[in-house]
Amino acid sequence: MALFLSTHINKVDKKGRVSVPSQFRDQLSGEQFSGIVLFRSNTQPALEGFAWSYMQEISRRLENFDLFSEAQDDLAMTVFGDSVQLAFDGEGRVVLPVELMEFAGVVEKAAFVGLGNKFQIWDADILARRREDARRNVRERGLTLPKGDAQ
Amino acid sequence: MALFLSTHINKVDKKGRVSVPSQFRDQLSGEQFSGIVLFRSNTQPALEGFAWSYMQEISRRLENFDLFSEAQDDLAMTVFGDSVQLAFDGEGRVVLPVELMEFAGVVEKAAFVGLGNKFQIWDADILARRREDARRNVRERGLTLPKGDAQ
DNA sequence: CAAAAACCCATGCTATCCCATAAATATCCA
DNA sequence: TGGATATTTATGGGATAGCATGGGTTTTTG
Repeated sequence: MALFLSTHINKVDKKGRVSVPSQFRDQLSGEQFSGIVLFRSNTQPALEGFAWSYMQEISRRLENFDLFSEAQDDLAMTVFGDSVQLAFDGEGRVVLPVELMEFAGVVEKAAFVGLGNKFQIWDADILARRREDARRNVRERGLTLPKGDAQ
Repeated sequence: MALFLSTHINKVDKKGRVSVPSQFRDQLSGEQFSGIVLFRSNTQPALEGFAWSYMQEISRRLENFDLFSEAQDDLAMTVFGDSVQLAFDGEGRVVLPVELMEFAGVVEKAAFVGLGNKFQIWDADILARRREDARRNVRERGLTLPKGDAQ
């Protein structure tokens, strides 16, 4: 199982290519499909990234729904129909489709954020501001983690 | 097992031919039958697309019904009786039968939507609306995948 | 024999491949 | 340990192959 950690910022060239961080690529080395799967985040201006095998796992879970059921179709349509698979080139890059770049507001620098078994791609500037806001909120409101809470 | 991802929009020429997306063809490369199986959706103005081998899985699932039951006969009738197998030509295209094109309202642009182990073919314009519905359904009904969420 | 289906070839576009360079990191050896 | 050398990354750009598309020609088949 892949484990994505840390944040890496890489440049997007004029062809829309961007290097996937080598640490991430190492995590994906055993995959049948040499590349990544992306789709739009439902909650943030960012892209969600997965390993091909993770999509197989999701597909397997969908098998638990009745074939042709409305629930299965709705889920599959939003999860699979909205995704894109991007293969690595010889140098470990992928080309980001323009629609996805626009969705996430990616201009020049793409930030790869490791989140365990998935990762996110942000525009580097947007992410920096987002993090600043989060920090300020925590400070100003004195947010802390309740003891004993898993969250 | 084939895994169909993403949405590809291809043009239908005046002979009724349309290119099956190469990513989909790759998923079908191991099949005995070099082509796809199509039939009308029971619930939507769309065509259901499968790999030849997956029809066996559908057959297996039909076994769960009582033999000779009305429900089994009805399903078998709409799935197997209504299905067509379309072979690829040398360029990876299939010819969409006019009845199926009319059923799905396909005019000029056919949208191939990957849904995991199956895919659907929509008229590109109609699909845009359907996608809105699917998103809303997932959101309002709080649909998630069993044992952990894909998000 | 006629209509339709399958087959074959041509083309523009785009994605992919391939090579080159620079920067960063790692490795080696005195 | 420090400095020199090798290796891996990230990046850039030109060449190439594959894909989607179109149209013609042959081969079925009713």
